[in-house]
Amino acid sequence: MSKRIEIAELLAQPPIGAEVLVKGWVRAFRANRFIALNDGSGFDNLQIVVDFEQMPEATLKQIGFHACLAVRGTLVESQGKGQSVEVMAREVEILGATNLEAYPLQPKKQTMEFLREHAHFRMRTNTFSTVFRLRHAVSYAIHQYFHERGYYYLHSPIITGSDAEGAGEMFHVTTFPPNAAPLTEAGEVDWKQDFFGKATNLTVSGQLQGEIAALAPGKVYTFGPTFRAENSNTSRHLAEFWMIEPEVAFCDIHDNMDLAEDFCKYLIRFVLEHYPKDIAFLDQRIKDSEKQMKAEERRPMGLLETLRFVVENDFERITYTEAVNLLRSSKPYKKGRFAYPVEWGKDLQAEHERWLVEKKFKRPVIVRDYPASFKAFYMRQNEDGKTVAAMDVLFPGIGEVIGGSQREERHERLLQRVKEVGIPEEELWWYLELRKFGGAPHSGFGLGFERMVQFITGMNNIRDVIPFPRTPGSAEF
RNA sequence: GCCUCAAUAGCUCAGUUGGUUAGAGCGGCGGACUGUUAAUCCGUAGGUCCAAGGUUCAAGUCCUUGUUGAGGCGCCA
Repeated sequence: MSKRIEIAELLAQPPIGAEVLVKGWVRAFRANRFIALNDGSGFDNLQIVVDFEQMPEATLKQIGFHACLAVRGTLVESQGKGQSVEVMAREVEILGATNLEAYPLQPKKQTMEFLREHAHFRMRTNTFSTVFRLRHAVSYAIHQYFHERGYYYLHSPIITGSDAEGAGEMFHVTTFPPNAAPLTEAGEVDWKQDFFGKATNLTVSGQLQGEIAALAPGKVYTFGPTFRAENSNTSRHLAEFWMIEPEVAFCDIHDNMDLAEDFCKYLIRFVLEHYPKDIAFLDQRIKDSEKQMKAEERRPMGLLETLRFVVENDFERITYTEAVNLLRSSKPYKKGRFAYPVEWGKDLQAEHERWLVEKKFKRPVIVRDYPASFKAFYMRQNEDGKTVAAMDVLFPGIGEVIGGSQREERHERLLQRVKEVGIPEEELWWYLELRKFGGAPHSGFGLGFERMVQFITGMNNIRDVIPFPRTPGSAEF
């Protein structure tokens, strides 16, 4: 009886009557007698019952909120409601006491903003331990989904030499001292003398390298960190986030949409099947927080209901042109309620996407065939000469979760677009060569990992679904 | 980058048209009670009212600038 048993294992098959050793942190200490202990192994706490009359006074005093304990005792059926078993403690050892006068966390509801400023403690709360358990679950499900379907996990580089990816502002990577970079005769920074012999950045996307692999292993996906130096201040953007980017040969835009929809549903179904307690907890948490809100401010559906709905119903699929026509005949358009114009050739704004998803179709929507003018150079030109085979998956509440396209596999067409956009050809020499030597039609997309976790957990702010958020002006922890 | 709002006890907040000594709940601490589930009851300590400057007889309250945070927009995933 000297080996510790994890609480999740103990609760799964309770060894009634046995002597057990458990270790964990105090989530609550009630009536000087009942400890709710959690060791991180699962959602449920284990109730420890101490006989305070037998317990040394000094030990009893130290059983405070979030103190770390080792408990030896007998597992018995619980006399009280709310839990089936409990441990009658024979011996409690304080592994790590907490000075409650100085400890910032309290056993009560605290704001997300406050907890964000104490990110080294926030995983100890029910909400964050649940969110991070689900974050793990979704990661695992992503690898499982692709592995089961014969995809290979491609490790695309974090440091890239190309700044032609076009996905946004980049963070520079250099070993030059900030104020002492060597200069060329023309007075510009001489990147040839830098570590890599050229200017380098943190990646904004693994897509271009993904395309290399799509033309050999054939079906690949990346899943790694991505960096954007955009000054984006919203609840849906991070400067450092994780992205999943499948890239598939012999796959057109329709196959790509099928993959995106099936993939999203798989991830949600996985969580619903394997983590029902966590989802139920978050569902209840949202309902509680909305109790004092006006009816129109509440979510139209609860979290659990929303997730089930997405899994059970087809995503709506429309073209950009159809979307524009629908928007122009919508009530808010006719009443002049949109702040931005709806015109063929202009990008859809968040308010337009929201109307399509939340008002018109009330489900995820995939919009495809956007005008080439505001889409990336690598997207495949459609036969109409105006649009490209791009697609965005829009989710209620958070908007764009996926952006993808069929890639332009025709060398001449791609080269023409590269020139139009003004990217130096030499930067993309290898990318262009893929089209000259054994090219193939192929497609792919990028899924924002944190946005998917945000959707699945119902968390309002993306900073609360990543352990250590990096946003403009903020890189603590 | 733009717009709006906010900042008062450890936390969440109240603080009237500018007016005497700054308020509550929770948490902490002390005590009581003991099968609790946000335990309960009694007592108690705890404040540079974000910062700097200004207006005024008088500023938590009004003005300016800054800082930090939140929400919205843009960029995107």
